[in-house]
Amino acid sequence: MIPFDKLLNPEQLEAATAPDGPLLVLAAAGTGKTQTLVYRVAFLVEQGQAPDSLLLLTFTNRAAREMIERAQAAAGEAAGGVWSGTFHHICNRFLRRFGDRLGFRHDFTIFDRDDSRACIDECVKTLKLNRKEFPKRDVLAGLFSHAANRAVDVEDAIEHNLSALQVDPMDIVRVHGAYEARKRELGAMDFDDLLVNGLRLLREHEPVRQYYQARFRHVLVDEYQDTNLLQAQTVDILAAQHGNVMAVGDDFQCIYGWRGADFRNIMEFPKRHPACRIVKLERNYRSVPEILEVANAVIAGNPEQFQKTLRATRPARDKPRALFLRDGDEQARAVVRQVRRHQEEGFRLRDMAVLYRAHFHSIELQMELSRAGIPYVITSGVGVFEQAHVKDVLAFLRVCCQPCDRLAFARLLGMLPGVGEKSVEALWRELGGQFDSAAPPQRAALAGRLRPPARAAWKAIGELLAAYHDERLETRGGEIVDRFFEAFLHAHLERTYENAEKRADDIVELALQIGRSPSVPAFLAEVALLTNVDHTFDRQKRGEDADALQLGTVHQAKGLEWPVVFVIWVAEGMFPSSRTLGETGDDAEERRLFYVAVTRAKDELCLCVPQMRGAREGGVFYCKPSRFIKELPRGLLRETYGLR
DNA sequence: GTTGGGAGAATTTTT
DNA sequence: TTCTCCCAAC
Repeated sequence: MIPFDKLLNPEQLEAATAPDGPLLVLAAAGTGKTQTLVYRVAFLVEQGQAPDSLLLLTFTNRAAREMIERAQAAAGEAAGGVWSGTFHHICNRFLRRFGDRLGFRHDFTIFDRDDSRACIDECVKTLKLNRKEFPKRDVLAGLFSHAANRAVDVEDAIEHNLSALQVDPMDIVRVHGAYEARKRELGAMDFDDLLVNGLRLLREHEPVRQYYQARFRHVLVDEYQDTNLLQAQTVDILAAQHGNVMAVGDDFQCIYGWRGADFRNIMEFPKRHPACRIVKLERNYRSVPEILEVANAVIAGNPEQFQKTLRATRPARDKPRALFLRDGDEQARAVVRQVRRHQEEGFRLRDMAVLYRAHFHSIELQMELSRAGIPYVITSGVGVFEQAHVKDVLAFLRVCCQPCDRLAFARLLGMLPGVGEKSVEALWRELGGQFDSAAPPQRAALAGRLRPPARAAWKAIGELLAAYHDERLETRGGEIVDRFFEAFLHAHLERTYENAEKRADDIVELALQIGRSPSVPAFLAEVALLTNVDHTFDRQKRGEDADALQLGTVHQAKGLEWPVVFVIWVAEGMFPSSRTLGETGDDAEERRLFYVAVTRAKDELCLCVPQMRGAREGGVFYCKPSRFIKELPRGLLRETYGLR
């Protein structure tokens, strides 16, 4: 028997051991939300629930893995059988199994951002709309995604977003139609399609719905405040039969509104589930009282939320600092100095993090850290699996096992000398709209159609494709990647990039990663859904990273904590970001984001406020301290000016 | 048709 | 500073 009452405080205990029925846990930052979910899982398993009748939906793969591991530690290995992952992951699993009901192959490809963008470009071109003033692919992609995640028509999304634009909305609707058709044709889904189709599958196919409804006796959702309409509906359908749905979240921390997250989902949960029991967790175990005072004051600026106050449990320490600095360079030097000071006090580099609103805010700091010789890891905007050279390898693997994957085919062939877009198109057509690398005649046909220079370069790749099938390398992904690298990619990288060695290291890493997956197709199905946050976390966990300072956006820091946290560019226009304010004029979400940043800190918090920002062409312009600092009552921060 | 150079623009947050 | 697009040469 697990001694729940010894491990949990009364509120946590109430949530973890609650009887069946809907349950809403309002868990403020640092109040043991994860702990509560972990022990809820442990409790259910101990009560005799079959682990695979539990579904745990989380926001990152990292969170899912962490909770399952901890549940295993508490309730035994069996807890590993719980279904867990992100909404995208779980929908992916549903669709791999039952997607044929919607007309998809079981080996459909998942478009990542680049794939979507390329595909949209293609559609715009085909429709001959590629005029200068026509919206760019990113704008279009954003629009389509906006519509999908809110379950509205593209027309409505256009009206909502681009009413000022001088474009015929019907043209955009036509691009959208073409994009949808193209994905169909290629047997592909983009990120949003996973959610849309996952929900459609449950809605429109009763046997599938009944199967999953019967199967999942309990549905648990982490970070519920960041669910969008599709996700909330998916949860409600899955839990409809047994009625056991547990939503855990904090409306103060809803920071994905721009992606369709709607904190009304959490606000109205009690209305949708009238019998629901509500538990509030307010005792904060993470931060010192001085930091919590700042956090409470920050969020007080947002009305209309569930009232929660963070209550401190830790003893007093120093007040958080506000450093007022001249510009980004001085800020970078100040952070370096502070980092060194904390090191002298005994903090390790990995105990410290620098958070910012947007990736480009970190440029000066990165340069200064390099100069100072302080190692750092940055969770960058471009995912590890989105970099060009990594995608080259993935394209090769996709050609190995996905005969209909035209995009991968195009990418792989495009690496050959003298082969570009047009040649690829012609080849694909001549091969009959597919390329089955398992079939020797197809391989021969392809080689035969290449021009001599390309054919020479293809030889090595063709042999590897044969080897993949003949030697059954699908379960030895690491080996096939190494061989592809040796036989072709290494030379290609040398030819194409300045920093070929660095990129080569990434390929070694990739080979290792694939080696941990049961098979190449399994890896490919998951890889588009892995994020760089997951990746950084994995590396740290395996101890592959040396002690290093952590850099990342506030969004990426969600759910994490560090003894020492720096927030940089706490200035109007940067944080809050002028872009967001320009669109809606509403700063509530930015304030919640700032709240998330502040509540990541356990012992020390340092807010950096530069007063000047370099503009283009060498000019400067002044920026005021962020409203989030100005709103605070006086006396909560230790203010210092300049480098000290 | 392909490729590379050069000029120009731009720079939110993510599955 | 880094990506992106367009044009001219092979």
